[in-house]
Amino acid sequence: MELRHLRYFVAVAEELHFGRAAERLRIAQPPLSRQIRDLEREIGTALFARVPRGVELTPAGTAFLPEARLTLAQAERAQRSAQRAAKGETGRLRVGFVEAATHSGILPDVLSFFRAHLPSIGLSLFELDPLQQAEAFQDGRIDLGILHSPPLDAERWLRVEPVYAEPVVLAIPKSHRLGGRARLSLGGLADESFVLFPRHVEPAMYDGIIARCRAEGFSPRVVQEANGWHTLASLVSAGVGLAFVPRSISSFQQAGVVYRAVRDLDVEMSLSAVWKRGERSPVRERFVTAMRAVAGKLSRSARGAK
Amino acid sequence: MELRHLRYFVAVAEELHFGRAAERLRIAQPPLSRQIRDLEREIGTALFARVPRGVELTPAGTAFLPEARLTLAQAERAQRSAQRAAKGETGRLRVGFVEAATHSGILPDVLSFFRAHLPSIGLSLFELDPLQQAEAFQDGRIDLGILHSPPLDAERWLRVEPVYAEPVVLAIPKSHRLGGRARLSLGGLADESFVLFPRHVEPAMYDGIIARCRAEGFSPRVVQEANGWHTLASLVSAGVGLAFVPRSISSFQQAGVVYRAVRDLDVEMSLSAVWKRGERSPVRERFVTAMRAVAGKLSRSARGAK
DNA sequence: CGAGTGTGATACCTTTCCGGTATGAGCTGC
DNA sequence: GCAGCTCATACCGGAAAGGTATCACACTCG
Repeated sequence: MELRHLRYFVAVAEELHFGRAAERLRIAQPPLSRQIRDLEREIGTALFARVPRGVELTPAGTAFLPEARLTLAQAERAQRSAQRAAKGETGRLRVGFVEAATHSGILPDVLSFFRAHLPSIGLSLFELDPLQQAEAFQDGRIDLGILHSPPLDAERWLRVEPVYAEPVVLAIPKSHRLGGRARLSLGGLADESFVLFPRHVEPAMYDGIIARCRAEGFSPRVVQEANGWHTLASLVSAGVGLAFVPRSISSFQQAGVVYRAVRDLDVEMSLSAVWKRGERSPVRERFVTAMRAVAGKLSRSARGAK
Repeated sequence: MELRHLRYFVAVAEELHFGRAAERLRIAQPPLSRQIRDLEREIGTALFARVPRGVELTPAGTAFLPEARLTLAQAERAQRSAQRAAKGETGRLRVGFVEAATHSGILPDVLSFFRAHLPSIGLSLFELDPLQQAEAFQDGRIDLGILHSPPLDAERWLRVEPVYAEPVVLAIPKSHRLGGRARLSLGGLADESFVLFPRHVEPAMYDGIIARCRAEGFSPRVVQEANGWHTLASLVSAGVGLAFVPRSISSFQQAGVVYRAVRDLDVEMSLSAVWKRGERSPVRERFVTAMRAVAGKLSRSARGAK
C-alpha cells in the first residue's frame, strides 16, 4: 500500500464516480480503476460497490475513508514538521553557559525572545564552566556553549564566535580611599592589591589588563585568584583587594563594593558562542543570530546610558 | 512522497547505516540511497548527515522520524479498520423493528449479545411499523428491519428471511366464562366476539386463524380491529372480545386478562429479518446470524418450559 | 605514510509497474 | 431494443524502482 492508493481512494470516495475522480486526479480512468482494484486486493475486501450510476462505499470503504484521510494528513504533517525543523522553527536546543551570560543580560533577553517568537523550540539550560562545557560537547549533552574563551585544546573541534563585549570596571571596597574618587587613572593603582580571575578563564581580558598596567609602568600585585565574577566581588567586599570585573556585575549592588571606570583601561570582557565544528543546526543558528541582535541592543543602550 | 519513502527512511534512521538498512529492507544499498535522496529533495532538506562511520539524523530528520512512524502506523490502522469492517467486527447498524421483536425477547437478547461480543459496533434502534420500515429503507435510514411481514409491494426490492416463530394463544377477559377452563378447543369459540389485528400486519397468521376456524365450521365474528399486540390485550381487558395473540405477550400479565392455549390451533406468529436486496453488509449478516441463534435458543427453552 | 577497509554515491542496466489509448460488458431509460 | 453512461479489461510505452559494478572519500593500522 502506498499513499498514492490512499489519495486515489479518497478521490473516488468523494466523487463516488471513477470518471470524475480520475479527472480530478489528472489521470485517465482505467489506471485509476486498476489502482483501486490493487488496493482492494491488498486489503482483502471490496471498498466500493459498483452500482449502475457510479459506485458506493461498502462498509469496509466507509470505515477506511476517515482513516485514509488521517493517514494523508499525518504524512503532510510529517513533511511540514521536517521543514519547520530545517528552518529552525521547532526543535530542541541544549545550552551550556557561564555565569556572565546571565548577569550581562544577554541570556535572559534571548530566552524571552525565544519564548515569545518561537514557543515550539524546547530549550534546556545548564550553567557550566568552560571545562564542563567542553566535556558536555564531547558527550553530546549540549548543542551550544556560551563562555568567554574555550579551553586551549578545544579550539580544534569547537567553532568560536564572539557575540558580545562589555567594558571592564574596577571593583573597590567601599571603605577604600579610592572609593571616593569619581574617576580613576590606571597609573594610580600601582601600589594596590588585586584579586584576579585565572588567566585561562578569559585570556584576552587578562592579557589586556596586564599589558595596560605594564604600559603604566607597574605589574599588578595579585594576592588571590578566584573563579566567578560574583566571588571576585565578594572578595573585594571583604577587603582582600581590588578587582577588574565586567561592568554588568555592578548592577547587582554587592554590599560594601563600589565600581569605578578606569581611564586608560580600554579592555573588554567578551562572550562567545561555541559549538562543534561541522554540525549544522538551524535552531542553534537562530539562537546565535538572536544573541547577536540582543548583544547589539545591549551595547547601544549601554552607550546611550553612558 | 510515498509510504515506501517513509518505510525506507525509518529503516535508515533506526540502523543509522545504509547498508544494514538495505539488508533489512531486502533491497540493495544504491536504490535505497536514491530513494532517500529523492525524499530529501521533495521535503527540501537533508534528513541525514553523512558521517565517516555511517549517517546521523539532522534536526529535520529527528523531527521527521516520529511523524513518519505515526504515518506508517496510521496507514496500518486504516487497513485493519477496513478489514475489521469487512468481517463485521466494527461499523454501524440501524435497525427498525416492530413491537413484537421486543416482547418476544429476540431483540433484547441480540442486543446484549452484541454489547458483550462486538462492543465496537454501533447500533441504532427505531421502533417502526412495517410501512414506516419500508419508507426508512427507501430513504436509506435503516439497514435492517424486523417485522412479521413486509408491505405487499415491497417484497420486490426487500429480501425477507424468517428467523423466529412462536405459538398463538387466546387472550380472554378474566371475568369471561372461558377463563376458568385450562384448555380450550377452537370449536367452542364459534359464538364468541373477537378483536383482531389487520390482515396486512401478519397475513400468514391471519389466514391461518381464519382457515382453522372455517375448518371447525364457523367464521369468527370480528367486532374490532386494532394495531399492536398490547393494544389488543387491553381491548380484551376492557371486555370488547377475545383475541389471538403471540404467546410471549402473556408474560406481561396485563390486568384482567388470562391467556389459554387452544387445541387444534397450530398457527404461529412469525418474525422476519428484512433488508434491501443486493446490499452486502457484514454487520447486518452477523446481526441476522445472532438473531437466528437467539431464536433457536428461545424456541428450545419455550418447548422445555411447556 | 601508504595500503586496506568500510561507507555512501554514481553510472548504467534490467525489470516492474504506472498511466495512456482503445475497446468491451453491463445496466438504465427512453 | 437501442443509445448512453459507467466501470472493467487488454495492451502498449515510458517512468521509475531495483540490481550490479565501481568510484570517492575517510578513517585505521601496520
